[in-house]
Amino acid sequence: MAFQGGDGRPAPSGPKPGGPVAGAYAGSVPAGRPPTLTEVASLAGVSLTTASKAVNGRDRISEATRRRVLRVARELSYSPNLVAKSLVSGRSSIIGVLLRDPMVHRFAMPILIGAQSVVEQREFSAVVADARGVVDRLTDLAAMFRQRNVDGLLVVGDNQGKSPSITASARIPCVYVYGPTTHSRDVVHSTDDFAGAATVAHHLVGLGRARIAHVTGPDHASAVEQRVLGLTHALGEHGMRLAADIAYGPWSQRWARLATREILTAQPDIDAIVCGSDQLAAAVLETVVATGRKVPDDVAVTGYDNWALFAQETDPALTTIDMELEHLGATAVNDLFAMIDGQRVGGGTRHHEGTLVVRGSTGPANA
Amino acid sequence: MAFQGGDGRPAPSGPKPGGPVAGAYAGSVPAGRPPTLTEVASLAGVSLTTASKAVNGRDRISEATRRRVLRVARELSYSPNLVAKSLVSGRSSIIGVLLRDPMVHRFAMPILIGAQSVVEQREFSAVVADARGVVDRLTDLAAMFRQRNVDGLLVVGDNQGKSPSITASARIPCVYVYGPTTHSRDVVHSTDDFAGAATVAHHLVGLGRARIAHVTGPDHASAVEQRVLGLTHALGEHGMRLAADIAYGPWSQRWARLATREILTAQPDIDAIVCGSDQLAAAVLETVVATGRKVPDDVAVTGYDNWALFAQETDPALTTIDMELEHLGATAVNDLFAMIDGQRVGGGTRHHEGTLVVRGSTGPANA
DNA sequence: TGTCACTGAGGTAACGTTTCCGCAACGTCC
DNA sequence: GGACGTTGCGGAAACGTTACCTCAGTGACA
Repeated sequence: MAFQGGDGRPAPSGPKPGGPVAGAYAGSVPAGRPPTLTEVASLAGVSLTTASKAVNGRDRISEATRRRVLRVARELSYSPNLVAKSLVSGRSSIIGVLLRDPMVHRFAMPILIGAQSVVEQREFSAVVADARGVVDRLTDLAAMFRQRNVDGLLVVGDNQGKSPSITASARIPCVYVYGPTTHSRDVVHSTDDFAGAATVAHHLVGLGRARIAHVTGPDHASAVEQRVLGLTHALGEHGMRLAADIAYGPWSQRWARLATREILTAQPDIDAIVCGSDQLAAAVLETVVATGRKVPDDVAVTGYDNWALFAQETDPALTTIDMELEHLGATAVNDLFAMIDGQRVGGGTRHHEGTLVVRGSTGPANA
Repeated sequence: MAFQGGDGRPAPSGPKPGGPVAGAYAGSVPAGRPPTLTEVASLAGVSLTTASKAVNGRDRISEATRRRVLRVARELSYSPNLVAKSLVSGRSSIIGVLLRDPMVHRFAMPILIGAQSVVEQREFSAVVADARGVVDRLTDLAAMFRQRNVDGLLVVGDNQGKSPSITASARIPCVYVYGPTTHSRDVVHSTDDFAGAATVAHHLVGLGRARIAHVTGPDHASAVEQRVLGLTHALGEHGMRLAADIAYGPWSQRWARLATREILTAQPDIDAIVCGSDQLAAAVLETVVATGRKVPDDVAVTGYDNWALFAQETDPALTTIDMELEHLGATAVNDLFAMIDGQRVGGGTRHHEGTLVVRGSTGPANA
């Protein structure tokens, strides 16, 4: 009958309620177009309304009826048309993910993965777009997301500069992750770089290191700044200070090698080098070894990020801070969902402490 | 009037066509809910149908009317509700992107970025999800995408193993990128690893290198295999062969250092080492230099991937193959759009040759 | 002048879902 | 035994859009 045909529709005058009409649809295997709730209802011998209640777990429906409908739905392998659902509910079950800058691959991906796992749990989907570092595009993309009726926006920063706040222009919940924004009342989830660097400092001091140098990234990056503050503050607590001027530079191993040689030449008795990233640390460690020193006996080296590509490939492997970016992404999205659910979420920045991962590049100081 | 209220709706008995009724809606600044096409139509004094034609560039409408409607639309800053649009058209203007494995961050991201740029150009959006390496999840996610009514699927592989083909189960256009699938008639876009490795070989032979070794990844990875074949084939064309057994191993610098030392010990006169990736090459180069040899004078070193993080950080920088992954992603999505547009796209694998990037790690052989 | 093709425009159904409301049946309480 | 609340269910509207069809007006051509 027509029902089976490619785009045929069941006749508008459906069978009257009163009993299953399975016979009429017998053998309606999943053909072409996916089944609709209307078909499920008609096959189960109930009204569309009742079928809707059944699959959505609403009340005002008897348990027997619900089971019957669900059984039919399963037989037809019915799955709701989320598009239609979203049209009527005003909710799309989609969140938008805005990457400020794709250049930060390495950090965006774990955040995305963490976010994704929560999104999936909630049976949402994520549409992602990146602004390619162009600030104006952020607003354009926000408009695009509005057209798509997304329920919330996750803006992924780069932990270096401030992301422009789009909370006001987007009329939907916005959560920012991995980096500050231009608006202090935004909901922001960030890594606690201050605490992380402090942890490293305490670790080294606890191992008896006394002459510590610091090699890190560009001094205008907020992550760099926070780590420097955390490091010096923690040393201060022990009545210590850095043994050499801080070496600021690009995130470049090539540069880090030069910087390390300079430091070791000027201050040959350095016994620990704290690095602003694992990438730098890998180059630093390599250079320290190349100058004939032993790691960690003569000089301890620490990284930051726990980026396996570097942290686990040096010899010895790097002691470093794991920022737990997946967890960061997941937590941020949880907040976003709380807002979507209508809960009140306090604005401001929430700092996530990472964990210290101790590996071979640090150890007791050479007595 | 009611129109201004939060969720108030214009009275069903709209003004009769015949003239603009701007006065009635004066001052209807973008309040709360975004404007609908119905409002635009009523404000422009035309029917909903006509307004739809105007904004969609359909014919059967006079130029004057179209302009009038468009002006009103702009004033109201109307933008179409894509959700409703997709419901009736059956097209969602969304494509699904399926990442087989998030562990390949580094390669997935550029592909995503390239794909994204095309997607955006077409005013589509991309919903991304990753299977976390679990094959079964690919099918689950495909089902999820179907619920979302996506118009096509881009499956991003890892260039190592075969991705399971979901073309048959998904009833929508599917394009696979970066790695083969289990079904030979799938539309696949892949890098031409054979040609890339051959290019490297010709380059080295042209520079006078005669005793070439190869350090690469795990031998079961398809990329590794293809590169080995390309390399040996090209050498064969010059009547040459590899000067040492191929060193297969994990994608690990730590391992590459050991492998390099072994090779140089067994065959001290090696004058070039071709590496299966920049990551390996960085470690190889470091080790070659550590054994007192000069790069490139004594030993030339080549990488693969043009991964700036490694290729530009060694000293000298690496000669390598750029796989142009962004372009690969863009091309694949273009194919996908062609299929979505109903064009017939031939199945099978299309190989994309990369380009040789010559840097300091290769040069004329030491005379 | 009658016919025909074409243009511009509007009316209406359709998409698949949820929600609001009404209705009948049934049970409970006074 | 009547008033009333609850339960189970269906009808109909609503969401915003596009596709299809109809209709009036216009100009060309026989």
